[in-house]
Amino acid sequence: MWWHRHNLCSSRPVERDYSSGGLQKKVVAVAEADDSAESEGVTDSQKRREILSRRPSYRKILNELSSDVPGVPKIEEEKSEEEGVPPHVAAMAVPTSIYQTSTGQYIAIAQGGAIQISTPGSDGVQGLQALTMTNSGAPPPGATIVQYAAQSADGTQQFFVPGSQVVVQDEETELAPSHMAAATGDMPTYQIRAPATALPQGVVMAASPGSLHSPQQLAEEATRKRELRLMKNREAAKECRRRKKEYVKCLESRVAVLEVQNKKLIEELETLKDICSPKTDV
DNA sequence: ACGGCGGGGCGTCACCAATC
DNA sequence: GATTGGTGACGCCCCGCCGT
Repeated sequence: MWWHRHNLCSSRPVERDYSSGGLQKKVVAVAEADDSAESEGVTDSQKRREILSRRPSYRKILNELSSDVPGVPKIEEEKSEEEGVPPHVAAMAVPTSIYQTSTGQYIAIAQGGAIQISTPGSDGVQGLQALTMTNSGAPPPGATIVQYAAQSADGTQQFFVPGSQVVVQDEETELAPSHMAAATGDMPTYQIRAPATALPQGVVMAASPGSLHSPQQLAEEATRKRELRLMKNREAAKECRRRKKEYVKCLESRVAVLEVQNKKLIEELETLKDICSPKTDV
């Protein structure tokens, strides 16, 4: 549950130890800043920049390895779907908005007001529920996008949708309302409620691009952009780690193969030596 | 049972290269 | 020039293992 972790990890500014040797990039930056005072540092910084020059991504390296070694699966170059959106969500309808809950589930708001809730990792339609908002109307002008949800005081998780309504994830013991798809097993259930008097903390209502006037709206837009960037970077980091693990596994398997090959070649060499230089009796 | 330690995973920041 | 995606590095938390 990343809400919990999120609050714990990022509630305060990150303290950086710039004297640490681990921050090579920052050391370079400092060195470059000092270059104006020290002419000798120019070449040093250039050298260090060359050393620290960007390496190819894991995807490229792994694909190169895969082309050499048959049987090693390649990583697909392009995702066919919108980033971060499970394929089975996009395939079900043409949603106008897709949101992700704090539990990693996806909520897609379709044109007609239908809401689809899906669980990533579940196989296809099984994890997807479709429901229709009974009193969904046109979104209020100037507030068409909702960024993410927050945890309310009663422990439920809320998700704001166009039309000034709230999708609330029930607690496990709570029963699903009649207008929603039946929850099966331990599948979480959701309710559509009228929002509380005020938006809970952490919820950002974004305005339409043309309607940004006041500094408050600009600040809200900046906050929304920041949250979006963090969310994307979160997913990118996950994907990057997954690729890194796959890359390491690929290298390990390649090492194993090469070790076997090396052993065979050594044995072959010994055999050829015996053949070509028979022992002479003295 | 308890505390220390190491590994793994996560979110975030900073930076860079590619793309728009 | 701005935006976007990939990735190294950092700090944090969680969990299992081990010694006491």
